[in-house]
Amino acid sequence: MNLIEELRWRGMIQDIMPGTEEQLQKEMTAGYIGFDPTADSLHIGSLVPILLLVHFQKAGHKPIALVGGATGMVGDPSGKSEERNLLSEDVLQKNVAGVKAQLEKFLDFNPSLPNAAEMVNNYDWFKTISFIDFLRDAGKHITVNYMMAKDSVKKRIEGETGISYTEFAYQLMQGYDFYWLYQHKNCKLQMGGSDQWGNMTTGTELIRRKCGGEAFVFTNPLITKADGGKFGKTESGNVWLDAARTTPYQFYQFWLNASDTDAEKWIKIFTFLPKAEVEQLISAHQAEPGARTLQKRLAREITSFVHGTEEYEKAVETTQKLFANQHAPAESLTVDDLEGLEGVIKMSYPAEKIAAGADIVSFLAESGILSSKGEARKLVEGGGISINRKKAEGVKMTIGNELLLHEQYILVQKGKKNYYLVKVE
RNA sequence: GGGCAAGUAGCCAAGUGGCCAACGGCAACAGACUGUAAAUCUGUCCUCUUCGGAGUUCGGUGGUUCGAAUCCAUCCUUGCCCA
Repeated sequence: MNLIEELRWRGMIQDIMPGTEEQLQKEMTAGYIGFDPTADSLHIGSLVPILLLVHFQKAGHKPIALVGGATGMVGDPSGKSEERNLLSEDVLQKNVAGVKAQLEKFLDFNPSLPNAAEMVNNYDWFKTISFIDFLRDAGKHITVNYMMAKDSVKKRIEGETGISYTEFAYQLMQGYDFYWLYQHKNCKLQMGGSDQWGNMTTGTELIRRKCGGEAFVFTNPLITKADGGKFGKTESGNVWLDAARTTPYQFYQFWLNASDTDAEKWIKIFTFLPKAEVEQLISAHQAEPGARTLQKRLAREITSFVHGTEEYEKAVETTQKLFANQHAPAESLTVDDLEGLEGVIKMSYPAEKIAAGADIVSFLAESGILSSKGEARKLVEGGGISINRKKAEGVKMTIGNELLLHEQYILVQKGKKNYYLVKVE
């Protein structure tokens, strides 16, 4: 199976330029994907492009990861209905460094490989180009008419907010990146999300007009959820690849909670499992959906890929303690269990107050689990709070010494899935 | 510079002198059901609260009025048209 066929059955190809497949069959090809340094960590939205590069390298081609140090300073209008705020230069530099460090974990940069991965920062070539040079070098070859026809631009021109000259020029910068890589790295392919199609083709156009070269692009579909919600968001916000922002346990939980329909699509995209195995998993899952075979396998593969098997195992362990035996009394957990629970948010609370008997509303608000007494009251009334795995009876409940586990802990749940361990000291 | 239109809670969006903390939808959070799903139903959803209320909101500022998101003035921002 060639690369394109492989990516096709996985559902990772949206649009593809004619001739791309032939080019990839013909020779080892260098291909790139750009990453936006909008934060100092990548989130799971960037996982698809990362996986594309990994597939690409596995197939014997040379992946180039481009970090947009320069383009990040301008802002991509694609998919945005409004003008973006500019990031300051030092924030951007920090982000570039963070993103770079993460990408290094996933690709093989070993220089002895003929298809070793490479990382570039477009700031390196943009910093020396003068505005005039850029206008003469890049701008002259692309008409405004061409640029205006792009969806990302058209939407903004037709919309209510307009588009600044800065963002309008973005596609030209991205196009220039491709041209630069084509010239200096013999890079003939660009990959990216389907929202990037317009920006990407500006690149091939620039390459064609400036040096008569032929370059190719293909895009992957944007990941969606069956319920129409935004992919990669949870209660606590974005799901990040950085363990300091999203713990491996939370990361694991995110995938484990995928809906059935999503899991079927995602297992193809986010794992490297071969077709036969995926098909077998899907039919096993359909036979007994309650077992959630797919979600478990998906979560296992992707968590190991991003955080390593050790962290994956810890996440599973925590999961089992918290969920496998939901009705097990909290008292059955040992001190080590409690302390070792990975995804649990740890809080502390003064012992005197517990000894004196604190009312549940103040306890929840003052320990920082909830932000105000009003909120605490509402949740308790709505049955959303459990103490030591037992639903809080009501706002009148008092938290006293008799509730302490091992004399110093209280396990609080908000809803089913949010655990807090309060250490009383 | 001139003319026209618009700016309401995280987003979309109704309201055009008192009944407005502001209809409705989305998103979000919690509950029931379940498989730690999905779909569905229920509650919450500006902030705080001793749950009785209290406080701060409708681009900014100033004004008219007993009373303004709603009227007036002015400024800012955005779009469209003209120069």
